[in-house]
Amino acid sequence: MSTTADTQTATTLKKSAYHHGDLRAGLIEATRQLVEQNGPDGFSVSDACRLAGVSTAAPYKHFKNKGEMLVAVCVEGMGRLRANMQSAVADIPLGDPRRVTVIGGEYIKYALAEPACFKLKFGGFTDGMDDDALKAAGEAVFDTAKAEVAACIGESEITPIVQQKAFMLWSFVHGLSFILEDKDLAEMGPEIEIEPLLADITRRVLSD
Amino acid sequence: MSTTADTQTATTLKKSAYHHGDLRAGLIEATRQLVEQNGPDGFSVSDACRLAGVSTAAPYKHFKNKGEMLVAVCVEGMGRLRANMQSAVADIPLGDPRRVTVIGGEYIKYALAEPACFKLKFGGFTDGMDDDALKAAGEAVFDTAKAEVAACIGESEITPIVQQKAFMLWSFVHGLSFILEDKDLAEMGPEIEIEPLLADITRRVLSD
DNA sequence: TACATATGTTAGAGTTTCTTACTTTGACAA
DNA sequence: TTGTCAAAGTAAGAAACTCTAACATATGTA
Repeated sequence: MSTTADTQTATTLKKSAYHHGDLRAGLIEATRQLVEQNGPDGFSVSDACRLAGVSTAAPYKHFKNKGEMLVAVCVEGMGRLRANMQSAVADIPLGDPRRVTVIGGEYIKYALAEPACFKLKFGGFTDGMDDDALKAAGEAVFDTAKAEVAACIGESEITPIVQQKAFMLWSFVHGLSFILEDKDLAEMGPEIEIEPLLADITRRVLSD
Repeated sequence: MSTTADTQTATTLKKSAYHHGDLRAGLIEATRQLVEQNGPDGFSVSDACRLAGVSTAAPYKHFKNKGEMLVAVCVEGMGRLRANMQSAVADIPLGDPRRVTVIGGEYIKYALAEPACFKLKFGGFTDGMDDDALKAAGEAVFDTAKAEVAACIGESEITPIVQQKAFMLWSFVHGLSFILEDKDLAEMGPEIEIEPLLADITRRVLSD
């Protein structure tokens, strides 16, 4: 390595300790961790700043307020959920009802893996926030489900019947996710196994 | 009215302006209103005190902390929900699947009538709170549902099949409640009517 | 009447969100 | 090289919030 290169590298890596590099992303990750740790309501901007190593005023250069930080976490989460769904069905032929079951399973799996993010999006925290990116991310997930239902019942477009069946299945896995997430609630359905339950409800809803 | 009665009444009604009378109940109601107004996360003890007309320290004679105030609101809400269910099925013969449909309808109706209370109980706010009264109130609601399912499929006790079917129906109405409550989510199921949807899913789940 | 108890209040410590005014850094043009 | 500018940080502080401690007042009972 030449001396010049060394100098350049050192300069680049130093990051000057003043400018963070990508504080926005850093804060989103810090927020996600804290929310996942302390629950959706036990999050403070101050904590996120401590974790990211910046002053408590720094976030306000990147987000309008605390709520926008939480919304950003949700948007990222919905993106991950959709990606999970798509890779999970990749090996199953189109029109196979197992695709629907697997998609539902991914929904639940996500809810259990990132419970705080899930509650953040669907638990009423982001209700009045009206963020377009978040809305779009959510719709993309549901569109995926509708397409699978259509393929299963042999429809080439999203007819009212497809809408209705997809909506039923969504309601079911959505509710199931919330219930399984809450220890006290999950205890009320003791000897129940998720996979067979999912396959069962899928069959019932997709049938005529 | 006699003078004596007048004096007594006046004394009783005066409430001495120092002692509230029933501050615990007053604070629960104030909390409910505020939570319903500003969303589950937009509630402050201070606001409740202003609304009830007492100092910000007064609640701590009745509740351990903010969380306990919210839990108390949930417990009252679950009680109302159960009462609604019971009076709604009173005129339908036992074993009629319409009883199950109606119970589900009441669940959803409650969720839409007191959305913030509903989210408070089920949205993760009371997760780590572990309150026995709250847990019991929730179980009482589910027990009601299980009994109806058992009657419909001709079982005299809560068998695993009954458990499974009741759990399915609960998951469904639970998820549907959350979805309908959220304007952005409800838009995703546009031309869907709740009553027929409920009857449809009930039939599918109760069938063999 | 007098005391114990329940239920209030005031004052204040310690956090929290968010604003304002200032500083540092990096990039680019002259 | 140097001057300018926008972007991204800091420090300090206002306003609000939760909760505690110490004190005050009312109520019920012996």
